[in-house]
Amino acid sequence: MPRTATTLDAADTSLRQQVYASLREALTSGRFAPGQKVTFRYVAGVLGVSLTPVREAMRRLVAEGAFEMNPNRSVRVPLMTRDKVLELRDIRMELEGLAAAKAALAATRSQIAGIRHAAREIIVARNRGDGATDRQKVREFHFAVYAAAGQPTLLRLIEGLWLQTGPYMNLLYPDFISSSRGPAGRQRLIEALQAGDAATARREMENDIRRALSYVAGLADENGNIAPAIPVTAGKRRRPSASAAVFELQVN
Amino acid sequence: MPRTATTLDAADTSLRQQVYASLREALTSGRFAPGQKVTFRYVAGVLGVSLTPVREAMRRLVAEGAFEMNPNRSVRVPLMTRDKVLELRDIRMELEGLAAAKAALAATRSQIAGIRHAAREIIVARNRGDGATDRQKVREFHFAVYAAAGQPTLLRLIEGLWLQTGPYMNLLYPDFISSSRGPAGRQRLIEALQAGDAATARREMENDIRRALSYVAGLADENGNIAPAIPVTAGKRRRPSASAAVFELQVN
DNA sequence: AATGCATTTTTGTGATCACAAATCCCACGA
DNA sequence: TCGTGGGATTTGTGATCACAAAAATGCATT
Repeated sequence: MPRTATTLDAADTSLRQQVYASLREALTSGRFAPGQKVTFRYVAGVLGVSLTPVREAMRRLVAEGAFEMNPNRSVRVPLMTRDKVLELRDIRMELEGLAAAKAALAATRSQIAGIRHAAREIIVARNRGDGATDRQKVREFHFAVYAAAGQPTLLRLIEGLWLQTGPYMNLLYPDFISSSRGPAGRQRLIEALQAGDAATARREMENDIRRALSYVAGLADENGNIAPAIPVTAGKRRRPSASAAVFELQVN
Repeated sequence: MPRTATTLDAADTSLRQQVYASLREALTSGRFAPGQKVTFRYVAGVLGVSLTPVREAMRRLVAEGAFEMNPNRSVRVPLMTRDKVLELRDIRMELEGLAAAKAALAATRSQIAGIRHAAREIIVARNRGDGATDRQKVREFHFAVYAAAGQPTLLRLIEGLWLQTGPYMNLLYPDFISSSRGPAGRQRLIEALQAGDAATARREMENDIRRALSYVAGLADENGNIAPAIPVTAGKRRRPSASAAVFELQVN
């Protein structure tokens, strides 16, 4: 089942939570153009709710770094730069490396089975050339490892970091992926988890993140800016449908 | 000057920001009892504002882990446990160690001078037996190092972690402090920063955090719970004064 | 005195309104 | 052609209201 949220938000049915989830989904799947201004009233209109839950959801995303706020109090999708990618790379290597190490010490047999299953699904999607499923499964694989670490605060921090890098992971496809030694690394990671070898698990995780984000950093132009991966759903007009509303990709 | 906020919130004069700052200050100085229920209307009453800015400030603090929310939608101050302290210890060692390493590569001469100054002020406060100033200066010392790393996202993450451990750092006084080798460690850290020795800077920072938080974890009772350091300001009734309002310490 | 139940009060949620600051837009002049 | 100024519009902010869920309270019964 394709759950995107991983924290224990459990049964929060509040509108605010739904708005938060919608915006999060729209951000990670790249339905907002970086630099795009996103107004409260626009989001409220698209989702068919009032300003109140939108404000709270968007403020939270600002606090998490998924949106940023100009001094002149307007909310924008952050632009990605080489420096920011490199900063996120180093932070993620630390935290996700730590999570992998903890997972090696704490993972149960069934958790390891789940991780192994996700790894196989990556291969399947990749052999089919299905990039979207591939990315989804990569996410599931990683978070299966992090969940096995059993550290809730750590998990929440990592989710926040994925929210910031998410829109740019499309850039890994297809060039980086095809030349990648990802499957072998994941295999070594799984074996380390099973053997309880924390140091190896950490090293494999760090290597995976280093290679991917270093590649993305290399895509920066001469000003250090990184263009986002443009999704396919531009143009089409949609009317505000309550829950599963979709955002336009408008470049201003 | 005793600034507590460290991020570039610059000139955000919004009520929401003021409420956020007030609550943050109240939390870090331990004016709320862990487990205490904190209602929106109570905070709004104490600070003399409407619910709107209070809601947004408190939701942000919930997202940051400084408050937690029951499934029955009521906001409480989180209880600290041994497991949580140990998790925070390991995360902080990674991130603050990384920041120290980056600072060793990036700090300017004037930044190092500022760090050295803060270290001296710790000694002064400690010799006077002034615990409150001591803690404040320790905070300034650490964040002077982290600021020198020049990594804004990393800085923001570290601030969030300090917000969670903050109320419990009082527990280090006076026993841990007197038996501590802190000053010598800080001296070695400063020398590593000056020499551009990232590995040593990281190691010293990691050791500092490991020792402090391991000590706090050792204070847990048989159930794994850790009692907060109770501040001195209990009891007295106060009326809502607009900006510098103080919160009661009410234990329910 | 303890317990079960109904009523009252408290409390979070979402919508709406008023207002000021920021932004936009277009005519006007150099 | 390119600013430039000022009025109209947009947009974030904070207050207030209505409502439903949750918690507290009171009361009767055993």
